[in-house]
Amino acid sequence: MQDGFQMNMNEFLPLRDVVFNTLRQAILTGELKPGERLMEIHLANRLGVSRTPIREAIRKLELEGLVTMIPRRGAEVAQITEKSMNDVLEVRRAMDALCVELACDRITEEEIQALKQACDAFEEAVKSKDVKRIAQADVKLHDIIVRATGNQRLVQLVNNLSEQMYRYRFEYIKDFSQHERLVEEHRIIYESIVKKDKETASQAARMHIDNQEKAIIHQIRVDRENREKRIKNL
Amino acid sequence: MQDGFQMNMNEFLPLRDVVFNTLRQAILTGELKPGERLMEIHLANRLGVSRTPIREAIRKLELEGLVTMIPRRGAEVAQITEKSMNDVLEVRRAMDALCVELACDRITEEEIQALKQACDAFEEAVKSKDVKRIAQADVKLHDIIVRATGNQRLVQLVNNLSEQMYRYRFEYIKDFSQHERLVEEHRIIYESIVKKDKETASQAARMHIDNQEKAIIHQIRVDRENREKRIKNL
DNA sequence: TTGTATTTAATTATATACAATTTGAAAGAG
DNA sequence: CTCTTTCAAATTGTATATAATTAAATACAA
Repeated sequence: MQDGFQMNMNEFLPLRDVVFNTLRQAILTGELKPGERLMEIHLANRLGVSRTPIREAIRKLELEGLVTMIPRRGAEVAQITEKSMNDVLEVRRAMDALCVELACDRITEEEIQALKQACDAFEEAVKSKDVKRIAQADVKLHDIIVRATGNQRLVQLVNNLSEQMYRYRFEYIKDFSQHERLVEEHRIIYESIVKKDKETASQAARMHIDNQEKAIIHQIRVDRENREKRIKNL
Repeated sequence: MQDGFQMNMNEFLPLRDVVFNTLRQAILTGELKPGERLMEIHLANRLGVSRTPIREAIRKLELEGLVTMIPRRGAEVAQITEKSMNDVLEVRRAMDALCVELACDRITEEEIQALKQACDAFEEAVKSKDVKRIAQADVKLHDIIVRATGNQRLVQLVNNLSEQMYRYRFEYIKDFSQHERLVEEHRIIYESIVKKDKETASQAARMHIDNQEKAIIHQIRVDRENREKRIKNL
């Protein structure tokens, strides 16, 4: 944690937004762990700004669901429980189904091309067995579909839900046995969008989430057991 | 606007939350109109607090989608365009369908009783022709269904989406010709949830939004035309 | 030893002060 | 008369100072 997250000062943004992005990233990558306290002075010193932009960033993280506020005690990184992740996934399943259905109606020729490229790129990434690259290719592919809906609000909501999953996604993608399945699912989704076959597309999208759900919930249980063991050994 | 919104200081809450609730309410009731600037000093003077809690409240309203930030210019009440409302309704339709489906699976006996009461209360409210009372009864009824899903995240998201519609909902409920239809739709939803008939329930929920959509979009067009006329006359 | 006050330190909540930027109006040039 | 430039006022962005609250440590009594 010594030389952990730092601010990307290059950006031409208000400090609160830079801080917001920095903290968000640190939470998603697990650099700031669930339950860890976010103390204003420490963060301010560490990032080299005053407390004001820190506080404003925390207010936004709060509504984003990444931190929990305890009155007069400050913010801490939100815990992920099996229940809360189930809630997220349940909503995400419905939204992803909606996304591909809308995409069937509205996707443009250019977006179809981009989607094809993204599918190919994902397949390449899987072959390379580079986990980080796979994750990035996956995000890109989904992003194209979500944006093809032309629905700004939906884009924002799906991004927020994905965020909650990213904290566990790495574990999921590390499971190489699932990679072929992922490639296959992506191909089905791509093809049914091209054919405007909403029914198949939305079924595939739901299945895609179902599979991730199993892996993520499994990982949450493993994490909890490890935590409990650690406490017992003290 | 002279003696408009005021703070409810009785609450035992941080000032930022009191300010947040106050501003939110003022936006939803239309007291603060779309496009109106939210200037920190003015609000601070008006509500009798310093700029800090005002700023923090605005950060939350921003993520909630009720205000738009313009860099170095501050916040203004978010405009509602036909497009943005369509986006909201598209998502809301899918979420409401999800809500009733989950409710079919998970609703408890007590919640079914409460739902029945809420349906009856709504019918009574319609008979009274008291618009405010009708709106409240409607909110209560939907709230029971949404909470019956047992999904916290879904509750939060649906509430946020409803919020966007409240700004236009009054116009909708003022249209007395639609009241019988509303009562009928509520009854269908109630009965299909009791029967655990997901298909019918989700169809009815979608239909319910479709009908509101027509009225709300119509109202948005009327508002825009009025605005354009007013500008022309200057 | 344990439980309870009391004090102290740490931290958040709020207010204020200062800096940077933008906007609009007035002044001046073409 | 119109366009540009400059300047002042208003407003946001950031930093710091003060107040209020909480958590922890210590002292003291049962």
